[in-house]
Amino acid sequence: MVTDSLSRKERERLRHKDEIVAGALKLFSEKGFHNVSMQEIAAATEFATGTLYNFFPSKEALYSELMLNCGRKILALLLPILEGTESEDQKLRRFIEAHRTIFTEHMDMIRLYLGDVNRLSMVIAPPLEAETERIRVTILDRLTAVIQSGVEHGLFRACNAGMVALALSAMLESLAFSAATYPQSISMEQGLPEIEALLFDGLRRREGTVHAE
Amino acid sequence: MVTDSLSRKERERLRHKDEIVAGALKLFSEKGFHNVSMQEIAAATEFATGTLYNFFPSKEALYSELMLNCGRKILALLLPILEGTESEDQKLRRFIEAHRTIFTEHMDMIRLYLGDVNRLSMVIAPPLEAETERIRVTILDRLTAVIQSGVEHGLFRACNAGMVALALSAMLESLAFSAATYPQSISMEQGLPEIEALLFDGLRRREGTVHAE
Amino acid sequence: MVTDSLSRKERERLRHKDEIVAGALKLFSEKGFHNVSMQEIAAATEFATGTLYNFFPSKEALYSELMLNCGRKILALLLPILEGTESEDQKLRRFIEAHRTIFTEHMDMIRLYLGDVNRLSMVIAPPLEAETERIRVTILDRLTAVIQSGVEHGLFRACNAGMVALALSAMLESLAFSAATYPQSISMEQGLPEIEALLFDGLRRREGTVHAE
Amino acid sequence: MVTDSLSRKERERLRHKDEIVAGALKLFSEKGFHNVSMQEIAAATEFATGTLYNFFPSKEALYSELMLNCGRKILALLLPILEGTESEDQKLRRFIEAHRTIFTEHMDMIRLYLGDVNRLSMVIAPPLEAETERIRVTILDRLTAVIQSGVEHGLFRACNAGMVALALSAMLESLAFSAATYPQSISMEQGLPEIEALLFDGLRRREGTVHAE
DNA sequence: CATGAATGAGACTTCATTCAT
DNA sequence: CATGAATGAAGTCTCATTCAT
Repeated sequence: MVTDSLSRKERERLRHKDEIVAGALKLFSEKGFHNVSMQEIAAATEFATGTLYNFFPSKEALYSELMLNCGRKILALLLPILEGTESEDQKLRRFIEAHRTIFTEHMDMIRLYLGDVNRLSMVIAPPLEAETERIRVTILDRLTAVIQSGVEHGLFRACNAGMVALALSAMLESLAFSAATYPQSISMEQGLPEIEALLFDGLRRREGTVHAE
Repeated sequence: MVTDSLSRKERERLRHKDEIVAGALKLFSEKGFHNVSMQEIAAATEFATGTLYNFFPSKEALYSELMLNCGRKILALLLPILEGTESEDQKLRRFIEAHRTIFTEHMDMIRLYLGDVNRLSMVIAPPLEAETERIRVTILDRLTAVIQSGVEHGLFRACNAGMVALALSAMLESLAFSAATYPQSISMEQGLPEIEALLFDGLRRREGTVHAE
Repeated sequence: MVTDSLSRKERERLRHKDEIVAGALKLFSEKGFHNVSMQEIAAATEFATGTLYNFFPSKEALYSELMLNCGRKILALLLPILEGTESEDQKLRRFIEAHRTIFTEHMDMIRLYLGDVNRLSMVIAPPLEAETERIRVTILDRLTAVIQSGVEHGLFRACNAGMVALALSAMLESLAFSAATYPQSISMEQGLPEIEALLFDGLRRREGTVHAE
Repeated sequence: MVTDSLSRKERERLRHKDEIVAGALKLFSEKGFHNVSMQEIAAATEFATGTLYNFFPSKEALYSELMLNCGRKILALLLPILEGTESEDQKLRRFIEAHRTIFTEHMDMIRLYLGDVNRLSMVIAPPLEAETERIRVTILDRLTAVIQSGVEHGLFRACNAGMVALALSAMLESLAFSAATYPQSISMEQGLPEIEALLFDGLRRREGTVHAE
């Protein structure tokens, strides 16, 4: 009984926090950090301004937690793929493929995560930002390791694995962001196969291949 | 004489405007649009606040003109490469190579152009933004045309040229941005050859290769 | 039984109120009225915010009651001394001496009472404040009466008794406040004898002494 | 000409700053730091809110500068008196007398300086506060030195000079504050002679005087 | 009575913009 | 055109107070 009663309040509080997070995510992803005011978020979530501060100590903390959430979800989706026991090319294929799901189910997250990454770090205090950055680095490192491993196993040609990982990430992120921003002219459906093709043909071992300069 | 006198004033005016533009570019590229105040720009350029408004009707207009300048310079650098009479693969090679120069000589421009592109369009009224966007689209379209043409001439395998163009842009921009942000761990020198390899091997005609679409 | 039960509840209620008063006294005396929030008091006393309002209708009421408590305790200590049947100089000696006890046992009270006296009256509505002020006036009046009486009995020289009372109060309060604030450089031990000396030598009847008045 | 022109702007700016200082002094001395808002000061001085911040970086800085001004003026008035070559008793007499002038001419200053001293130090950042405190200490030290010197020259009885100085300050400040707060019942005219009498009779050398503890 | 989440008025502060000189 | 003080709307955040449980 007591447990139930306590739990109800707890649950309600969590629900409210989720509502705030959801509303803030939507607004931030649409308009960017500086173009959304706390009052706007309060209005959108139908809470009072002060209520937001019962959940988050500052606007930046709210934003940071949002970013961190997004990063963690993405990490939870992508990392297992890169860490399994499959062959390296299979991992990369599934890694690319996973972006379709991410995109379909978390468009706001993508717009937030990809849109402001690299931009607000300068502004927002590093406490949580650091962890968001670490997530990006983690994925990139894992990706690099997979590619490097593929090279060593003779699946891929010799290459600078870090640069290829960066390139792959860039293609995927850019595609996702473009598809989220211009949904009518750009779609994941069209883009993912091309990225896959570029990657795998670009990494294929070839005898006598010459890359000028 | 009179002409000279007027001309001197004109020149002086232009020089002042250039100084403002240069100072603003530096600040905006370092800190982002919302974290730079007109007072800050005025102080950095050693003009009075009001003077800025003799050259630009608003902060957004100043920012937009900056973006437009950057875009135009980049356009002036890249478009000729894509429009010459060389072979398509040669064009792409020189297109990629051109990014080394752009990066070396215009790091501020890159940080400004790549950092806020896609992000502030939502905020700033479209008047000049539209043109900046048009520049991006122009390059992407030209790039697409070159690739498509390469496909038709049998230089490249069949592909969705638009997606490949987007992927190439993404890789180049991401590399430039990363190199500008983390100059100690990422360099254009390492990245450009890999991008080139991915692109050309990825576009190489191969028998038996199966890509969906 | 019923009486017992009610009584227990009553006692509990009083105990709770005392806990709140004690916590608030500590905080207010340390940080001042405006720098302590009701949330802070609630946290310090381990009650909920709303509970405070079951005992006090407002923050100001809580503060006022605190002040009143302090005033009443001080009054209960000082007034009997001034109202006995001893000689006037003996009364004053014991009055001065009493401050040692007050200081030793009620440092928080002193900091609260002396620190904000004269300062917050302007802010807080007069209802209870008036009574606090009346306490000060009561003591000052009694003190004045004792001194005046001493003059009339030939113990002290002719003087403006009210002014002397004010001066004595000022010396004692200032000493207490200084000793509370800078305990390492100022102590009651050093100060009280000097105050006593100033007072009694200053009030001694002397022939040939000329004081305007 | 140029000098004149520049000077006019400078003078105007100084005049504006003085107006703000004057308005703020009045309000702060009447209502205390926390009960005056910047908007209130702006309204009282007929400036816009933001204008205040062109002169003072924060409310606390404004308040601190006010306190510092008051302290410096008081210091400039009192220190010379204590540092001359006159006899010690003459110095003390003139020191006491000087408070009449201070009171008459700077009532707001007194209310501000004496009212919040010891109270806001806890709140306001020490930068300028430290200097205000130093002013108080300087006066007290000088006063102590004069009394001590008087003792050594045989003008005063042996005593704890620091405690006597504190007592004298307390009497004077309390009188000034009371006279400022209750001008109808307490006046400097009545009080100063009594303070003087207490001090000088209290410091008079007496053979065989015994101060009971 | 106890709880503590919610409230929202109000405080401090910033900064794009104007305008008299 | 240059100046820069003045403006005031708008933003972030605090906190006394309420009320449903």
